Amino acid sequence: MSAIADVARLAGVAKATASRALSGRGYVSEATRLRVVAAAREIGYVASPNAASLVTGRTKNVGVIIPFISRWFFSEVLESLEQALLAEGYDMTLYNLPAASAERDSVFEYFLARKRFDGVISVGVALSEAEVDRLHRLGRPLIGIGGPIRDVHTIAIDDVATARLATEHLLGLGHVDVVHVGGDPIDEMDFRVHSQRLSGFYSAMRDAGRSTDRCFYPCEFSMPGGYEVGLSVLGDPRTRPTAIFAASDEIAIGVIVAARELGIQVPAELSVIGIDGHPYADMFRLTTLEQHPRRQGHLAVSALLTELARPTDADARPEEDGYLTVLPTNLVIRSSTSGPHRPRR
Amino acid sequence: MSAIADVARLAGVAKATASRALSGRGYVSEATRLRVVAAAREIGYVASPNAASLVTGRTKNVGVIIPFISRWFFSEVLESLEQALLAEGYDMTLYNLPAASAERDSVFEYFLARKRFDGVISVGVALSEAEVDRLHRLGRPLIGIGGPIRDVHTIAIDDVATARLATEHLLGLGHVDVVHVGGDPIDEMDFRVHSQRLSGFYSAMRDAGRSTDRCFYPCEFSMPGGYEVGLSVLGDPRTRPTAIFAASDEIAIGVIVAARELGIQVPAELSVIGIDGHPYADMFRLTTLEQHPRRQGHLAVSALLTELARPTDADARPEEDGYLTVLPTNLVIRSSTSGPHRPRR
DNA sequence: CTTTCTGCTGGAACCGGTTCCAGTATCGTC
DNA sequence: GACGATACTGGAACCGGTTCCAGCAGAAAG
Repeated sequence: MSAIADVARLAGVAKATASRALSGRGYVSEATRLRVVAAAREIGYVASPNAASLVTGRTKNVGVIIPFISRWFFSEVLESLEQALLAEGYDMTLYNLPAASAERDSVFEYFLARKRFDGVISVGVALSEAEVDRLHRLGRPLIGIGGPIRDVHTIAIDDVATARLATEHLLGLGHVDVVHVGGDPIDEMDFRVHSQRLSGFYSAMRDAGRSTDRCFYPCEFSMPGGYEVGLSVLGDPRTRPTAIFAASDEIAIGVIVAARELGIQVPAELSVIGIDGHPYADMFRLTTLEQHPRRQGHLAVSALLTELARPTDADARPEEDGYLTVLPTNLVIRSSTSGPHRPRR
Repeated sequence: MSAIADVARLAGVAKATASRALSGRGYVSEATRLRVVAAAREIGYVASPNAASLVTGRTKNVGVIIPFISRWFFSEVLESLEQALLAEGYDMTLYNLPAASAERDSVFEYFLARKRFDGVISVGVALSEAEVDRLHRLGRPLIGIGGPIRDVHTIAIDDVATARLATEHLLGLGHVDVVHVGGDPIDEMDFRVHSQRLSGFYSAMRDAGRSTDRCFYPCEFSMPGGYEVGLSVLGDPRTRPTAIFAASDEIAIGVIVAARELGIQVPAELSVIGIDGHPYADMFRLTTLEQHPRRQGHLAVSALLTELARPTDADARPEEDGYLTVLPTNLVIRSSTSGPHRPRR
């Protein structure tokens, strides 16, 4: 284990000088700098980050808390976060936050309390008031992705508006019996995603003068979830809707698979639209509103770096503005949507 | 920032005593222990892990290197690793290792060299000889998942045997024209997964006396990949096989979707089998060989903990045995496979 | 020729814990 | 009553860096 003292000895300088030479802070003559660097290379010296962060207080590490890893949106965000942080010399500690449980508490009380990071990025976690307080008390910059957190700069899409857009696309094609299949607001998995997409749907329907009775079917937020509900919603030809707005592409694809199994032509007999921009969308020719998780990840990292560069906490934040960065979604029309072909009563 | 010195002062003891009381190592009377704990709680003391690991050398952190995050197998493993580590009081630093590139080198030279972890788990990474050396030189325990690494305890399934089993299932049903759709061994993504599953297939075919000409179709290792190849392999009725062994469930599902679009009945006209135990398998009624990524993750963690508990590195390892833990896969028969119903020439 | 500034270097303190070692009190044993 | 073992406590060294401060050149300014 070579320490900086060894490097200093080999280079014939003091520890202080060696430290300055290697970190690049403070005065060091070019000649000695080269000597120190050479010595360091010779013995394969790598600075101990523990010792450094003990005195500087910065760890070059970012904590990420996230409720799921294996779902598309989350794994995409995670990958982009990791890339962006790596490029900036930060490594990433991952905290997979389960629903309310002893493990969840331990993340807050034990792991996060250790403060082994310079900042935290919270991805789509539904935080309780107490949890938000705890995060703030850590005294570290905090950035959110996927839904607003009190007093935290958050990167997100506008779920209400996006759901509204999706619904309006179907209504604009002339559909009357439009149905929404999505996550149940009761067991809100992360943010207000379920309820917000639902409310965007409802408001678009109301604005178009449509009834909102019996047109929401909750399902598990996955492809099998959409499939299952799809089978039951589409099973009865008499009550079958002509268009379905699914809260996610995976749900939408589940619905399409169900429709195909039931012999229902998409889009001739049924239009389906989703939200996400999932890589499978193309293969199922799914019309969707693309959000861009990787872009959200990159933005979150640069927002965090900005906060980290801010000289002191006491420094007034720039006018509370820019606190919610809303990213646009874009409509990609494929052939899962068209006007209703069946005559309606 | 409350330090242990503050706790000691408040409890009226020395730093040393406070440390012993809180860590539970060494003699402390019950009375003072309680006093110290109370004092610590009062001022909300949390030990600085940096300071602790500076002197003890252990970080209570485990590094995980992984080539993908968003693919099913990897995200499942990751989730299980995180859970298991958390339960043991370890947090997890994630290094998403891209294919050979400057970023990849930086992970080894910069991030891993910092040694901010007690051990490393490598998940399905194809490591070069030089990289394996570098990992060993870190002087930290190393566990592999998904493929053998030189001198490293690895948890894996037997890809050759599993592929053989899948193929034999199809052959056993009486299929003659059996085809394998899988990853291209040329751009091996992680371990020898592609080539091993291919060779298991070939050997089963040869053992059954079947020709192995023109019966392997490489594709991207994903559902769209399987779909695309499925369309082309199944497109021509004259050359269409009666059974397909797909290297993964996602590929298999892609093939099934392609078959359905082409109006080919599964399993009446085409049997399909996959490998994985993907959550979508049920909904597509896919026969598959289940591997259990979560179990692999848990085993890797306990193997790592065992290594960490080993007193010294100099200590002889237990006879090199148990160095490869091979996990069984189990056949789950659903209705994507059956005997060939079409008369054969 | 002094004074001041700038560039550079080394000694020492410090970050916040852990652990070694010495010292004391209590207890059981011969 | 002497002795050793056992339970407990505090002082001090230490882990491996960073940073403050003082000191000392040599150059520029007065």
